[in-house]
Amino acid sequence: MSRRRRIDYKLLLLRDAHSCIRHKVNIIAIVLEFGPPKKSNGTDFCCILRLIDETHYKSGITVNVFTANADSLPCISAAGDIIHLCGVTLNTHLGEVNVVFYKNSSFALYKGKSDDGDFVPYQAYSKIFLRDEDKLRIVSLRKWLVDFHIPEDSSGFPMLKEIKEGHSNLACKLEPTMPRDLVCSFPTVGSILRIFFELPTRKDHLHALQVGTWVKFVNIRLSVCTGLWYGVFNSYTKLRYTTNEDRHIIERQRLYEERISLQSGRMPFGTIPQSIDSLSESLRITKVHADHVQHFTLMDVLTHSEVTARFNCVVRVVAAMPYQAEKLCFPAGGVYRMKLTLEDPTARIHAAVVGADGETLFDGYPGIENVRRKMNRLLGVTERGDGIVLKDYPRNPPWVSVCIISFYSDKTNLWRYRKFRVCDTKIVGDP
DNA sequence: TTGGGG
Repeated sequence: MSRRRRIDYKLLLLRDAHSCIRHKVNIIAIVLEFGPPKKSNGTDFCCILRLIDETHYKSGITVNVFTANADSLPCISAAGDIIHLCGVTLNTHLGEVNVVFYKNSSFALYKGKSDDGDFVPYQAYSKIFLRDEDKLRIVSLRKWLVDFHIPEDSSGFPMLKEIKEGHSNLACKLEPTMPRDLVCSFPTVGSILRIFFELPTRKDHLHALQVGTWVKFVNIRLSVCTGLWYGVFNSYTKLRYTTNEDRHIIERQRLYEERISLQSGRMPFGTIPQSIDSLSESLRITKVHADHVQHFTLMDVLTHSEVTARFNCVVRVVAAMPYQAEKLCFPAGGVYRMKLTLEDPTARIHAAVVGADGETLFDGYPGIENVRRKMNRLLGVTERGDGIVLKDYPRNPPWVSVCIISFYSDKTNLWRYRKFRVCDTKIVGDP
């Protein structure tokens, strides 16, 4: 029996899959994409992979892996790794061939980038014997992966500044979340998209996401929440193999380097090339006391090495609290007191406008009607000629220059109590 | 069984 099995053993090239429908086969191939583990609608857990080899690399072939518990599912450490599948079944679905891994199948995972002689799997399910021909196959796939650039469909990977709501693919660099030391390792120029994980994610399933390296997400959900863009990594999202030599990545890296080398590189893209400095006076909404100094992005502000500092930024004022002129003009205590929500493509912050800074912003106390018009300009509220606000007209906050000062409100923890205020900024030139 | 370029 064992002798017979050895004779029967054959590795299937992916191009021949269509001729073996309903057969059990053995495959060694490269993991082009992999999704997160999830509960199936039956009794098992499931994980979906897409495989390629040198005979079938344009779209590849889907594998549905089912195991009784989540820990047994393949936990791919990087797209581009190699999977050895034994006793998997070929099926068709809507005219496409796919592979099903049932519980009596077995798999082993090998690093895609490794020495020729490295045949130690980093994960295996069920006993799997590695024959000489399997080793040769692994070596040749590793070589192919290095020498060959997988032709990438150029469509469907928008830049962050082009994204629309819904499902999309993204090619972007990955950055970590929150604590200050990590926030400081973010890039501070360009469009920054926060990505959240909708599923309970196991840490070891995210090994493939490495800080500072390029990553391709397939089918990530993009949505706007309270005016900010988010990516949502969900059960349909996959990570796709990519390299620094991929032409999408080369192009994006080039654009990024070009951008940071520009004088205006830290200005939001929407304001370039007609930068705030060159806007004609009539279009300018604010004037900052010390113009013509270096511009900072809001991420620069957040990641600045000192708690207290002063920054000139180009932002949109997306909200104000309060925003009604009558509340601003008769505030408790007789001084201005307002909180603004400022946004640029890199981040969003809240900044206060209090007392004398408010007097600078509104040019003293010019009366309810003037304050109302100034606020409408700042917030991008559309008015009719007679000053009546067009209610159903979408608000579109313009890009404005502001001066932001950072400070702390409590000495016990400077960074935790770091706050921002807008100062030396004046709303100018009524329309 | 389940899921499958959603």
